[in-house]
Amino acid sequence: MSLATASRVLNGSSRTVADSYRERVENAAAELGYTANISAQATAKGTSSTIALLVADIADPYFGIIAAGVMRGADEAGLVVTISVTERDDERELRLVRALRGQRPRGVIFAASRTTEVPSGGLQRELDAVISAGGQVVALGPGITSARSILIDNRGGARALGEALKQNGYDAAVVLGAPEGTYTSDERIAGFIEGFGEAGQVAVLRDGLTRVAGERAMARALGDGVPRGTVVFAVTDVVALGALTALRNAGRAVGSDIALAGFDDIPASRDVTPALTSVRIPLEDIGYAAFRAAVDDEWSAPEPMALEVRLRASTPRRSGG
Amino acid sequence: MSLATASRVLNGSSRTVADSYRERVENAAAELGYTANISAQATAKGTSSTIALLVADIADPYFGIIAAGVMRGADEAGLVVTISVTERDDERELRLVRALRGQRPRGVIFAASRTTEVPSGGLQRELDAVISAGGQVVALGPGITSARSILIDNRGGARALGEALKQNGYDAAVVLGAPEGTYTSDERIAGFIEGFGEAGQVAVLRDGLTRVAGERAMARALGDGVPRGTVVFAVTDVVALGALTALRNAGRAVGSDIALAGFDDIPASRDVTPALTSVRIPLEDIGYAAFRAAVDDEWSAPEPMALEVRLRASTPRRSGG
DNA sequence: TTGTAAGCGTTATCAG
DNA sequence: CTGATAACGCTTACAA
Repeated sequence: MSLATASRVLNGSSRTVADSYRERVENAAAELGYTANISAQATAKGTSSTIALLVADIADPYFGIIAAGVMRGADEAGLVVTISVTERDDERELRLVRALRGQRPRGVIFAASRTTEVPSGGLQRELDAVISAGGQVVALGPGITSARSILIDNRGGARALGEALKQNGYDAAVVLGAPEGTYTSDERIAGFIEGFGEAGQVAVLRDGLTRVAGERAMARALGDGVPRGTVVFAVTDVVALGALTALRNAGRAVGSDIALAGFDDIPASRDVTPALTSVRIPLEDIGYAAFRAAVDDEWSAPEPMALEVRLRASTPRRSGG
Repeated sequence: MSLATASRVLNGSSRTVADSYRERVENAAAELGYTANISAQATAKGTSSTIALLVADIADPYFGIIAAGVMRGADEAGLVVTISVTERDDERELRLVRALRGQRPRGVIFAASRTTEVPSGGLQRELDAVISAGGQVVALGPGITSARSILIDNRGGARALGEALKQNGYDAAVVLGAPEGTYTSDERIAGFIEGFGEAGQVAVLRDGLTRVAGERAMARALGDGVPRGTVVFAVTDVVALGALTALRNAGRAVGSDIALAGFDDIPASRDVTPALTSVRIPLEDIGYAAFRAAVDDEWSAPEPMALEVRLRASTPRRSGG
């Protein structure tokens, strides 16, 4: 029989094939362990079955959980996901996207924390190229206008956290954030200040969004002197974990002496002692939503994902006020 | 000029091209934002530029860090890595490998904790197919004979841990492991018993290798009664973290009352209080080694990776003995 | 060094 | 419903 008929039964073509043929083809395929070559399919169809995911660091559970959500969607849809690591380096990111374009991906998802600024001219050109090749661009957070954006209410979540802490009796705060211009960090800091009180009791320290940066920043703050009863807000749980280490090294008791709160609510934040106050983000759902945005024909921007403050032992209620 | 010359300059062909042509091609490519279609390249060359990585759970930092190592290698070599999640389900794994074969991957890396048993007939057939399509199969741990194996001295590490704990004055232990047949778990349990003493002071409880399984198993053990001064050895840090939760819920003081040790030394184990005793595995290096095994022409099995016991506050030295 | 043309494994169009 | 056959975008002998 002809190649054409075989092809028709093996890929889910709409055309129907007589059962006798269909059966013969299926048996033969099974016997020979035949699997369609997806590269060839891609060249023939002119459209690949790949979703490209960009993360800052795959070893970071924050991105790992998002990736899990993306991959759940891809699995359901029979698509393949390739992952690349930007290391939070814009130039590297640009190179990666250019290389990724060679895959003619169905979609590219930016999960890496990008900066507030619009993409550089170079990046924008690459994104346009992705789109004109038929791919969807998806971003977590705004900033990329040519992308479908999954929005997270960072500001609202941080505001709620600030309010809750204020109500728990705290009146002075140190914020550990990223350098100005990092969108997520900026939003969280702004929201926190709104909620905690514009009175000006808030000192902001800026460093990276990694564990070691958190440790470093906290140590620096301690060097400058942090009075008892202050609450430290790290814009990320990972940063908070670093701060926790610095506080311990300095012999400060977290909770009773200095309070500590993070953001993201990654699993590790529940394991530390005292358990870390944080703001829960539905990361897995976000990954899944990003996948849908990458593949759905019809799509309308969903409501920003709601966040939830989780008060834990690291920020006990202050008796004195 | 001809397509052929263009092709020769764009892909790193060995053939040389006159500089005037080369320049013209490069300029044109840059101007048009042209990027070679790697699917088409793959069909033409008959060999793809993909490495397929299989992990049990990408949200688990253990696998995340391994993935980071694999991706570092792939990045250096200009290869793409696709990740799939087995969820520790053999049937699912089989389906995944079959689907992955369609990519004609240059290599497939099994990082997912596999069982002791040889692969099922079905899986073995798929692996043979991968190999006869020119792909390398790489496995973390033994069991897959047709694969290049990256070996970890789980047994030796666990033995060293057992010895160290014994010397610290412990003489009764509870082990939290996976069901019999899970290779890594079995090795670690056996090693621990060798080191801690064959006297028979060791009770083994078996459940899954997840956090919730650890919590469940520990709760069960506590229900049966665990005397003061016992050390609990969880075959995985993730399991130990679950156990830690159960111990806290039961009001038992970790360290002074019951000691706790894990394995893998994931970052989270240093953040908990008391810090968790564990056995360090160079996960990132292992990922990188797995990548090399997948792509190098010449390869000889390296020495098993050496592990290192990290004694921390969760297993203090017992004064009484 | 460059061009021509065959071929890679599929899919899709268009007649039978 | 089935079968030729021309694409798909690229590589690579083989000639020129």
